[in-house]
Amino acid sequence: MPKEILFDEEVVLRRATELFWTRGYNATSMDELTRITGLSRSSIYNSFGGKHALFMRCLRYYLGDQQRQLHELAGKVKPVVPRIRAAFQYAVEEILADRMRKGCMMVNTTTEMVNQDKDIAAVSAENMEQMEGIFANWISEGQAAREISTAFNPQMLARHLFNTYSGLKVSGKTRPDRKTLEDLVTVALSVLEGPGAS
Amino acid sequence: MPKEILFDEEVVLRRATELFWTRGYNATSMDELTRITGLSRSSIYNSFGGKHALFMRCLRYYLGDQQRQLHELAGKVKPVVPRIRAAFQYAVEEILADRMRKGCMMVNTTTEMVNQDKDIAAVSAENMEQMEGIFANWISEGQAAREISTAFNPQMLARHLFNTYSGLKVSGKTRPDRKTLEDLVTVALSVLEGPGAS
DNA sequence: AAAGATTTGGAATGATCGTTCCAAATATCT
DNA sequence: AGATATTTGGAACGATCATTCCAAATCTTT
Repeated sequence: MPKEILFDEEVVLRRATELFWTRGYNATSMDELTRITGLSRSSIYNSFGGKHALFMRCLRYYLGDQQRQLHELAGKVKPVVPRIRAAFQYAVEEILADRMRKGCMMVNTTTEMVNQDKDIAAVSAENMEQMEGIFANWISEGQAAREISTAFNPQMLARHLFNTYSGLKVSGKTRPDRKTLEDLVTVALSVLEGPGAS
Repeated sequence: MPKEILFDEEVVLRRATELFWTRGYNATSMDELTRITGLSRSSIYNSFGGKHALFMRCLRYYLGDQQRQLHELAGKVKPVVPRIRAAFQYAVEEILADRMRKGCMMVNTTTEMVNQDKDIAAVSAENMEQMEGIFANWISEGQAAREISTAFNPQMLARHLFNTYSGLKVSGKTRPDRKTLEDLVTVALSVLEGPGAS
């Protein structure tokens, strides 16, 4: 048996993330994890430390991906309102394409574990701050450019956007229907228009 | 040993609901259930059928409570916008008072189980329809009374409200902070004002 | 080529899971 | 009063849980 690591960590992480994302933390067993990653129990414990540690790696892997997509979008769509619309539209498309109805791994993890696991609570809080921060920056930008209403300050609007985003992942899990989700996004984003926007 | 049932079903249901609500479905064991309800395993299986069946009873018990509160509010506060505000304010207070950070049992259950359990998926969908229906009725009423903007139809606004409500329960679990939650509610409900409202 | 370090497969471990089973107890019916 | 039906406490069940352990395999170092 080898002394060098034989598997591709990126691939293992991607597959484990998919499983945790689908089933949640508690309903995912080490047995399924070994089956889906192709790794033996020893390798998982040796390389990642255990179920909880592996989960944390997966969660961070997922969040990294998500934030990367958001920043990518910011580079591609410069006007802020269309950019925000695009972000939410992308979320809708993702929900509609998700055959397993996984929803959002961060939302799932938050509702399942936040009151029972300190590490997860910390990541959840950290993610909320980061998302709020990103949205707030976008909104500042948009308000300066007179794209977005100044009726509310960036932080308040950012919180609303984050909340809408979280809700969307829940609503989308219950009823993954284009009309429903686009309706709700349309109304939620209408607060961006109004006094101060041109 | 008795032939008649000795326990108070209402009490048992309330305690079991509290536990499922706190821990979620998978992380709740029959052992904890017996401890918290005071019932033996036999009694639970005999009276409720098993873990899954008991959970479904608890979930319906929870939803019944929630809907009752909403209808109670509708009877107490007649103007629609203040009524909606009161509903969301009540949700905020509930979050802030929740020392166990349980969040919303329906949201928790949806994110944990909807893609793995048909019965739960059905209840989740049913609840979404009912909540949407209640909000839509309120909004129709409010639009007819020129309290609420007619820029969007009742269904669209109702979907937005339900989504905000779901999101609130997630945000509140991550960061149970009054300012954050009230900020987001303020912005979300601002869509009710505008053209058509006086 | 021998020794040491590290990864791997798979068996083994003890704990806990949801569920079943059975005898004891009490109510109801004959 | 005796037979029947139902609930109850608690032991017992097999399955599964996360984790540990060990020997085999292969690499690096001597």
